[in-house]
Amino acid sequence: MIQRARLSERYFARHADDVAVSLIGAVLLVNGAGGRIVETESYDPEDPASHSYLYRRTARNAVMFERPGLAYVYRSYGLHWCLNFVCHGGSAVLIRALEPVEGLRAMKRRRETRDPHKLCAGPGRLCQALAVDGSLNGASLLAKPFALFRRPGAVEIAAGPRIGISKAREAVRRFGEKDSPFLSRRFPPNA
DNA sequence: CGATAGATCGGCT
DNA sequence: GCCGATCTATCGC
Repeated sequence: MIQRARLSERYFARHADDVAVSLIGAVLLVNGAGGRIVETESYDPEDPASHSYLYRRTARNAVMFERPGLAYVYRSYGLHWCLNFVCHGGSAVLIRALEPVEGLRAMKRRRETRDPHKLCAGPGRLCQALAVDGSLNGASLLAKPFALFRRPGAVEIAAGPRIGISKAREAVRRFGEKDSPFLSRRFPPNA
């Protein structure tokens, strides 16, 4: 890794849309395995698709209301894990895909895949590759086992509707590195 | 290719 | 009970 500027709590204490955009190209490692974030989605309490909709607190989403810079990890469809970065006031950014850079061997072993394009392309796959599970829910992103580094230079950002949701489908809150082969899905041409 | 079923947990109508 | 911020295998064209 060339750029080693760590992210701070203040980095996360912004509007989730801004955090989601600036995270594209940032480096995420968990116990030394990970790579460049290439796809994110933002959620907040005004958003019908969000677990924090209308500031409704439950045992599952409690971490979203604690403080910026925490990991919110939840179980999806009963079997996958999904990793979010908690932002300001009940908002969060879902980490959907990354470009594998470090710890390839460990990630391939955990995913039982050799294709680097399928290692971390999707929130569930990403968590499996990085060994993220419920035990990391509420953990600080600024300390071990996490390591987060600011994106070194400019990246070309694409935006579009989020994936796999039934509410607020129109909202443009999915962001990614345009044309990256490591996305979970390509962005629709157009906008 | 695209469509679909199934796995399986927590939160809510 | 039912549905979801998912993924994989397995159909059918």
